[in-house]
Amino acid sequence: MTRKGDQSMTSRKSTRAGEVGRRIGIRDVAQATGLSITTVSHALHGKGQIAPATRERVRRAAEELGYRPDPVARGLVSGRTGILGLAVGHMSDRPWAGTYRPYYAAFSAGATMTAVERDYALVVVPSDPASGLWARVPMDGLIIVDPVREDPLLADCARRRMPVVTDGRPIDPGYEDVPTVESDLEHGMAEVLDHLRDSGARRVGLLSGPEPDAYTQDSERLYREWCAAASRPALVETPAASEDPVEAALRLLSGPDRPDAVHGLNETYGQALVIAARRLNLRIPDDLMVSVMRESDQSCGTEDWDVPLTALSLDARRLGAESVTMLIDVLDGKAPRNVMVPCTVVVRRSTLRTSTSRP
Amino acid sequence: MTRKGDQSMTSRKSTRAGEVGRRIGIRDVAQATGLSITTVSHALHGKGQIAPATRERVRRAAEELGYRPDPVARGLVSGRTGILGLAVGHMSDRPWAGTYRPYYAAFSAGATMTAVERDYALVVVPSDPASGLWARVPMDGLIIVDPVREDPLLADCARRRMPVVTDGRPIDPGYEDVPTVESDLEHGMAEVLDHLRDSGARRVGLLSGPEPDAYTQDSERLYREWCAAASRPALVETPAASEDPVEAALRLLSGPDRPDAVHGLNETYGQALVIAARRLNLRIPDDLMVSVMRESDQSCGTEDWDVPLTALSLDARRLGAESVTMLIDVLDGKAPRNVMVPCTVVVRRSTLRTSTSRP
DNA sequence: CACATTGCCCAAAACGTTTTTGTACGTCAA
DNA sequence: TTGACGTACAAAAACGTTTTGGGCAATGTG
Repeated sequence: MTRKGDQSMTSRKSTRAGEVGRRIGIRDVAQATGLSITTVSHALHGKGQIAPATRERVRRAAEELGYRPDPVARGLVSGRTGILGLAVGHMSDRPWAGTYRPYYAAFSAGATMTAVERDYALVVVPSDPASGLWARVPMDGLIIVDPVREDPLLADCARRRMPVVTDGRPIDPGYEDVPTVESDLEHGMAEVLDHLRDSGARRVGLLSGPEPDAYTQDSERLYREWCAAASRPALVETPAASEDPVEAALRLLSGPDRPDAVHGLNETYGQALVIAARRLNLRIPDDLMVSVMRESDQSCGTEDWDVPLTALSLDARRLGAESVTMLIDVLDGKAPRNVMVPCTVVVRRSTLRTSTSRP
Repeated sequence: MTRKGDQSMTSRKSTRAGEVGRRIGIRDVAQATGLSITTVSHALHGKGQIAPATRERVRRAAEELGYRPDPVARGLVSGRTGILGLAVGHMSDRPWAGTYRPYYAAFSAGATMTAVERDYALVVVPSDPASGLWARVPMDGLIIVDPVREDPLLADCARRRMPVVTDGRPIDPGYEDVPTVESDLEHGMAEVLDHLRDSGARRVGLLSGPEPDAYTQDSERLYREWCAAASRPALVETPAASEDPVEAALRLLSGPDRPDAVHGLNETYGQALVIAARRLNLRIPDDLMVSVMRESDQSCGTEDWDVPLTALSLDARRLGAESVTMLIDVLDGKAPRNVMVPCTVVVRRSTLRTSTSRP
């Protein structure tokens, strides 16, 4: 009774030791070595004062039995799971178009790599609040990609004091303290607009988007500021939420003072501009220069178009990596500063006029 | 003492209720409603017999306090975490080339989508056993992509009775019972080889790979069987592990009885074949037809080559989806049958001779 | 010999739930 | 009046760890 490892739990459990298929736990190691589970735990993790011989004996027994501490139980006591969440939108669309958006693919790839390097695991959950998945999966913190207006996840995280960082600035007030990773649109937009101007564009337009996210807001604001600084008119057109963007492109290009260069806020809009230009018999780039924002340098299919488009290319991979680094910093108690990730302009044929021809 | 909710834990804890920043738990809801945690749990989950009024009172209090049951604690008692693991290789390579392999990207995208639809979360971990990450993150089951010879993960999973499915057949004996998702190479290889023959190829060669995985083994075996059935010679060349595949391609194409069509087991080998052909002044497709296995229909960059290559295209997205479905079936106690996912031949210029010219 | 120190180990608490097993009370039938 | 039964809740066990606070010898110290 006093000698062998008869900790209460151990002896109590021994009655059901005969069960088959049970996962082997720390109790089994304790029982095998005749020690207490306390000693086993300490021996395996290098804590406490354990005789070296005992430590080795425990090690061997654990190895032989194939024991691994249950991450769930360990997580319960430590309060840490080692899991980072990544909430992305557009995952409930059945055609899956969203998932394969190159931006998400590249972002999550970069995030996963960085998480693994820092010994965290990354789990992707839909930001759709209807799927309560994000609340059901244990995680230490959450990365929210492109928070929307009155984002339910953001609000929920704040309530539960769940550490959170966002990719793209939250647009609602009250979240100014949420650490954020952003693309450096300020320089990127200036660079691409300057490029259009330097390539000979007189009237630069913008095909904006209906989404109320920070990216759209900032892009449009920076465009208007650039126009104002250059004393040029701001020519902005925005497709309605469900409208074919080609219609908006046609509106933009049909006026008497039509732009001779347009920047589209995403690749779809770029395609819409190309289609609209063809319908209006505008040659690219001679009659109309087109540039687009590209979600990732990994974008597929772009080369398939008839005209390779000059692009302001976001570094989604690095944005993902920086988000993870930032979230881990938050978990470690550091209060990180916001991070700007540069985006680069890749010049292609759609803004390279063969001669300095003018329409 | 008898009336209000003075369950032992509740009263014991009340001393530390003053702490700030604590996550609010079921105890707080119990305290707020004056009920026991048992009743709260039952009320929130629709179990037991609770008066409708009480149930509603609990619901309201929980909502007001923003209570969500801790997934970790819940997982400890239920034994389920709702997390599926996906082990992929090549994640420790610092240049990250592996991660961006289209196969993994498409596979994990498909797997994530299906997991989410089935209310599971999916976490990607490196299959590198040095990183013990996969053992530290709680998961209900694991998908192992392309198990290698004497795969440590596979062995570990078997020891710990962790439910596991593989993408690609395990090559070691003893794992015949592991449920597996595979590409239907049997039909795919036949289709692409038949296509080469029907396009006029007399001598079809194979640029194989040094990897000892099931895909390479099966492809080579099927190729040899096809050759035998067609009474043609088998022309196989394999680059050494660290050799430039162009060298192997040159060997294959330099002999006196060189093949006039070659199938490469991955896109890199296809590129090597194109380079080798150019060096040897062989025109594609007139002097040499080239086809390749493509990891995914989402492959980037292929269009950039000078010659669009005919491809045997794997449906990585669907492979990922089927793997998840299969793993969930295992978790639900079903013993699923192995699944074959068809792969499709996409004919491009590299096997389309302009005329029926012969070298 | 009395007392502190050290080395080695163990029992129990704690983590936050769910599940099992009670218990008090009221109602109804015999 | 009594036993059976139903209702509405509570106590405690259980999940598998880690952490806390010792306990018990053996050894050293005065």
